[in-house]
Amino acid sequence: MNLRGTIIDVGEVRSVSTQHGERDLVETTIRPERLDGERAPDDREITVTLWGKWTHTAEHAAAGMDLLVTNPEETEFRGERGYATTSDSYVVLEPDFLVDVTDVRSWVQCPRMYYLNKLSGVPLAYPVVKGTIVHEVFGDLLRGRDLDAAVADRVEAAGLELGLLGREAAEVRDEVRRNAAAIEGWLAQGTLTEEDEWRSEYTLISPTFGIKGRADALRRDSPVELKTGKNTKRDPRFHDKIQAATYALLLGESGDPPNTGTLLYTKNAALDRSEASGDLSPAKEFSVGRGLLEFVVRTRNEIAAAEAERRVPTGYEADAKCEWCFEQDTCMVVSGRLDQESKAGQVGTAIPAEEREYFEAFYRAIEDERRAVHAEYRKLWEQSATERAAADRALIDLEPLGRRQLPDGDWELRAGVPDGAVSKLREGDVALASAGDPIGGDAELGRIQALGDEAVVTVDEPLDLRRLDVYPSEISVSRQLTALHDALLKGDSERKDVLFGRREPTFREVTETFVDNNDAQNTAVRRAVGADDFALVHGPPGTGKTYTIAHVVRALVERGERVLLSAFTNRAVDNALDALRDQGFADIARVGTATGVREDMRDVRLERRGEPNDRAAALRSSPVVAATTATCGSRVLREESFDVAVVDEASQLTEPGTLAAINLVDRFILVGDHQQLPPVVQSGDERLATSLFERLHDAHPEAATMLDRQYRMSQRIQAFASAEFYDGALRPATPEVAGGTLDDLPGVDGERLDPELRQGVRFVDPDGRREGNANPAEADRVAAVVASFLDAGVDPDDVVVIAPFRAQVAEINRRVDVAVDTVDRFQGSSAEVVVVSFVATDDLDGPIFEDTRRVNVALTRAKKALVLVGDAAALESEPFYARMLDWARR
DNA sequence: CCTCTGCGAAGAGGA
Repeated sequence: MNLRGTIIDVGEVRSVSTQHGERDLVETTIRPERLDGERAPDDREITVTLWGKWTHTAEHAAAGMDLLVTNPEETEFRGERGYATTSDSYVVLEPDFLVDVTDVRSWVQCPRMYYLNKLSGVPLAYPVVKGTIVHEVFGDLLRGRDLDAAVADRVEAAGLELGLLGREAAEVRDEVRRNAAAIEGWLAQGTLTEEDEWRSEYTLISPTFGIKGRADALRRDSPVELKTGKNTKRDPRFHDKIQAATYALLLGESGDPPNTGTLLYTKNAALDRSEASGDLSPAKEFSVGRGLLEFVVRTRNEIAAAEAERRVPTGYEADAKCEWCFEQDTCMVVSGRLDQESKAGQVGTAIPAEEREYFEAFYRAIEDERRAVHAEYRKLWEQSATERAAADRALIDLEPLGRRQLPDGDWELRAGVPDGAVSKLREGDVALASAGDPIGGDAELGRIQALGDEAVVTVDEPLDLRRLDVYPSEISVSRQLTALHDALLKGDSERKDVLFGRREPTFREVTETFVDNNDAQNTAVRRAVGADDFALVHGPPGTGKTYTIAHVVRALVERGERVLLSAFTNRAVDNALDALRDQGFADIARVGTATGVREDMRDVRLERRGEPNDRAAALRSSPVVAATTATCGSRVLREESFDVAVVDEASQLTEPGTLAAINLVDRFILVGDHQQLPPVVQSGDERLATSLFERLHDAHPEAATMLDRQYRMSQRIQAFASAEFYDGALRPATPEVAGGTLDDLPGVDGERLDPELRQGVRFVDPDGRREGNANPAEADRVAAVVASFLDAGVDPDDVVVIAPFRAQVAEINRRVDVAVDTVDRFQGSSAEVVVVSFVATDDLDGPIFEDTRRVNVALTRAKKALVLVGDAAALESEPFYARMLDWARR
């Protein structure tokens, strides 16, 4: 049994005499979540006594933090019931904060190193890349692959990085082989090779201890950690031991933890006798006792407490010696730039106060987003009991259909998907595959290769595939943080002057004509080409943003500039490339994962696998490199530089997200529309939810060009959006666009269409009832409206239904055979006929209706016909929606 | 009360 609650008060450490002698204790008061298996009343407070070394955790605890005690004992003191730790107890602070195993390791080395790693990331460096390759080969050997084949394959797969680092494949293969030979030799020792005793790359997530990580391998259920460096001491390094011990702790979450751990220092075997004295055996086994595990938990608690209080470590917390530390320079620079106290000292001058304020506000906001990701992890275990609730972020009740081992040693699992199962999971996603329990049971991380009636997943180790869960990732959060670091601490001051409003952006005059039939587009290209600092292109729906982007990129390349083409989503990056190719330009390197890049762009995708020099040249010689902003923050692209960045969907990007791209360039062009949907921010932070595009647009309207001619909507359809969102400035580009009707579509007979639906814009009130986030009666009416369009000869591919909630999307999907999606997912697309279902009845309470930009997106998807289906009374209750009804009923 | 795209899956090392 575990006791868990929110801390109300933490007492002082005191020493008392017990039958075991003098012992320390701290009394804490908590508000328990549950007592005797029941939910505890909100005003119930109890005392929890933390004994012995757990007073260390108490010293880091503060009111407001969550506290968890495993196996407590019940106590009674003056009639008051309380709890205390026992010799079987662990005390966990802020268990919802998921600490990485490697974070425990670096914190033990020096808490400041933990902070620096998070802030500035691990750079592209040869020892790191080589280390990764050796680990992959280790996994291959455990899965029975031939050494030489594995080495050749893994080195080839890392071609791009090795090339960027100026390494030759043969040299790397030799070095990796020497390291791997040590592993092979060790594996070959007698009984150790029995297959069942080994597992490679094991993902562990602990709800109890608030720790997650991935063990290199398990041998007889005991963790084995591989290190590519050398260590000729008899004992493993302390922080390496801590890393392995943390895996041991996680393995003991259910049942007994293993009592040994092993560290494999592969470079030892590669060393010459003359190079080193001491213990050259690569494998070092050590015992994992209760005391070590408690130390791990106490350390983890220090991290969680520091994160909860947002304390910045100084380095004084550790007794590590700064003069031996590899991060000493970074440490001093960060301290100097941010005016932080640190044991290593400061160098350089501090950034201005306003920049520090900016840094701190965004640092905090990004860390809040990290907590939102942690909340996603929590759903893995909190919802596994209530399987219905898990339905949308997991596929359950899969029917295992078989497995086979692939040539590279991975396993391919197949399972039948139950009829009608819906989830967020999509092909190409990384997901947690399990036999039913994603936590604690048989579970493996894998990639979804195919998802239809059958799910196909590739994983490291085989299992019966019965369930697939969304696997949350902190990568995008981490990359925003490093982008923030790079922009403020490393970015040049001229750039920061314009970002912080200390200087106006300047432009060179360009008189060349780039687009001869659209003045705004032509001006936008001229301003983009002539920008010394940045330019903004404001592109309302249907105004030819992508086309304009292609012109901008071409014009820049013709001037000899190297261009980084980026956007928030893969889809927008590929659309821009499509337009660029349409204009006859194809010298492109598209950087991104194979599953992220659209099929027809794969031919220009930069393959990382290959001969190192060749791969590096492929990236560096490309005049145009295209990638999502998230990928711009990756280790490889962070090392590259360009003249200009052109960033699409910039209004959907957080500021740090935009920084990831513009950090790599001298000048930048942001393209977007702040009247459409803003960045998705789970924590709801205002500053994070405002894009850099919008902030710069407000601060420097003169740097923006609005594309004012739209090629999509009929006059009737665009009128409301133009008046409400674009000051009436948005107009149809041609008379044909303005007067577009369904009769223009081939095969459509206007006569057969319900006269009411010929209006271009219609409002229909089905008098439905909202039930949760769906409205079945409204869904019926939507289906009827869709049917009349189809009866009139409209191609089903030309009809789209949009609803605010996924629940209503599912409801409508059951009734029609046309595309149905949420507003948010349909941004960026359009269709001849659009039917919008508003769902709400009675009133419009709820965040989804508050942001009218969502309505702008919904209404501006339609080209020739738009039907609004909703409850008149509810819609009339808000002035904005009332104006919308007036327009629709006209 | 909601919307939801990214991400080499994490972690890889220097002495």
